[in-house]
Amino acid sequence: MKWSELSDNWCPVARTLSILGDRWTLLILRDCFLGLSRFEQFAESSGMTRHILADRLKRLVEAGVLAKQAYSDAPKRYDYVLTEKGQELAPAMMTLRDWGKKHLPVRRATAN
Amino acid sequence: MKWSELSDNWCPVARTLSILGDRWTLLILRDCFLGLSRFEQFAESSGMTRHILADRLKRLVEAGVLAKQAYSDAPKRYDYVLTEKGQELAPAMMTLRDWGKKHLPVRRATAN
DNA sequence: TGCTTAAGTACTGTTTTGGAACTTAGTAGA
DNA sequence: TCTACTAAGTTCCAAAACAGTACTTAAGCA
Repeated sequence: MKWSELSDNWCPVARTLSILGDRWTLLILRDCFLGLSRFEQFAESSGMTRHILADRLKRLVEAGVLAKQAYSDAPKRYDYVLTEKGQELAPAMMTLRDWGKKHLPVRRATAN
Repeated sequence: MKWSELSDNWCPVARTLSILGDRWTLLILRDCFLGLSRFEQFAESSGMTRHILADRLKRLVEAGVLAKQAYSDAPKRYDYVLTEKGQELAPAMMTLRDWGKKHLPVRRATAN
């Protein structure tokens, strides 16, 4: 089954995953919940490549999870902010965080 | 950043995603919570290809989220069952389900 | 004019995934 | 005995996604 076919699955978990279920999307949302809102911030924080980031931001905006808010007109620049729909993912984010805290201790203090 | 480097990230959400954050893993876990436990059941339910399924099951077992329980010795056959660690993902699963129910209505009643 | 910042795009090569067929080990039936 | 069947994977190849780096655009600044 193709990933894209999941958006109309009977199961609400599957439909949610059709938006959030890839490697990077939830990491972007984590950054949003931490208060980040700009392209360069996401790029630096998550370490993902710029072109995947651009793609994921676009999808999240299309899905109505994030919204673009212009903060500069001269060169068009946008903040990416959580919509209400996006805000409601907070409980999910917290359950994932708590599970990670409890079950996945950091093995090495600093990155390899 | 490589996906595999995420397992030692400072952020517990990132560490959780290093295990669950791919396209199919949470779908397997959903099936576990629905009571499925065998390879063929997962394959049919999720529609994923068999070799990705085999890979994900192996990873989940290595991560301690699922455990293999032999139900047949003659040809070695196993049930994949949630460990306690896996059981504790139930709240996360439910928050994702609830979000999907609320925000992602099915557009077509039957699959394409 | 040239340097910097923010936000992307483009190009190229490596990984991962999707789809289908094949394998293995045992069981059941003709 | 030969054949088909079941469960659980494996193997192969082509297609898609990804990582890394360089490039672009549009403005501000020295």
